[in-house]
Amino acid sequence: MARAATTTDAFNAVAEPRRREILDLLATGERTVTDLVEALDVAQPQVSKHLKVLREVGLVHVREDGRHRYYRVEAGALRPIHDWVQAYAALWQDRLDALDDILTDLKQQEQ
Amino acid sequence: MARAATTTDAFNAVAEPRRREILDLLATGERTVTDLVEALDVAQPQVSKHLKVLREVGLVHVREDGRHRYYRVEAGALRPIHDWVQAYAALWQDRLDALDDILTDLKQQEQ
DNA sequence: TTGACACATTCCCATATGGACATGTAAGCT
DNA sequence: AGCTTACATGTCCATATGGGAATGTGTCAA
Repeated sequence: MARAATTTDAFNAVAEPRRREILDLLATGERTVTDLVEALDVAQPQVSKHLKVLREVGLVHVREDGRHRYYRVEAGALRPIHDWVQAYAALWQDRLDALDDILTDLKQQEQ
Repeated sequence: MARAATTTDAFNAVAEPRRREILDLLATGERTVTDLVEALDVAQPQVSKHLKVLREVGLVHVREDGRHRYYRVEAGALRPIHDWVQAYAALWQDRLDALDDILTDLKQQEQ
């Protein structure tokens, strides 16, 4: 088997930097494809393809108006990633706490 | 160009489900390769390859002891993902707040 | 109707993938 | 020394990728 399709889930879709850039741009509000093309300095077909991937995993929604398509973020689709990574936050938090303890000990030794 | 290498960054490395499983197993503590092979029911070479990817992006560390290699998670390498996705949590949080408002309104209408 | 515009889709291609399988390497045991 | 265990690495292959370029489709304007 080859690598899982980018449209498999949010994890795979978001692995591509340009798609994260697109989401970041959409985070502030609706944008048309042309808006994104100008902001990203990427060819239009590429942007449309990335948007298709994001659509298929539910990370963006489209509103059609004439010949314009207004894309917006569907942030909820990022929850699986958020939830998964959240569990690990405790681990590096623990390490910071441990570091605090070490620093506290050092201060006491200085005195 | 093709898809970015899985070893490019944590985003790409973690897009693979089995690698997330491996990290989940390591989250509770050190494990040898054989431990992981048994727990995952995956062939040993595949596990070693996944571990190599995780090593190259700094998601795991190895401690060598004789012919055993003890792998452990390096949770801090997940911070870029955590930080990026964290910004979007506010968005779906807003939507939940909006939902709360709607539910509150509905309750008032019932009364 | 014709043309310009806003997007989507298709084709081509170099490249990396993950699984299956075989092989290499170092450590421990007898 | 020989055998086994614990891993790593290499080979083969079907498959999906992202970029470039060309083309298709629907909408608005003159």
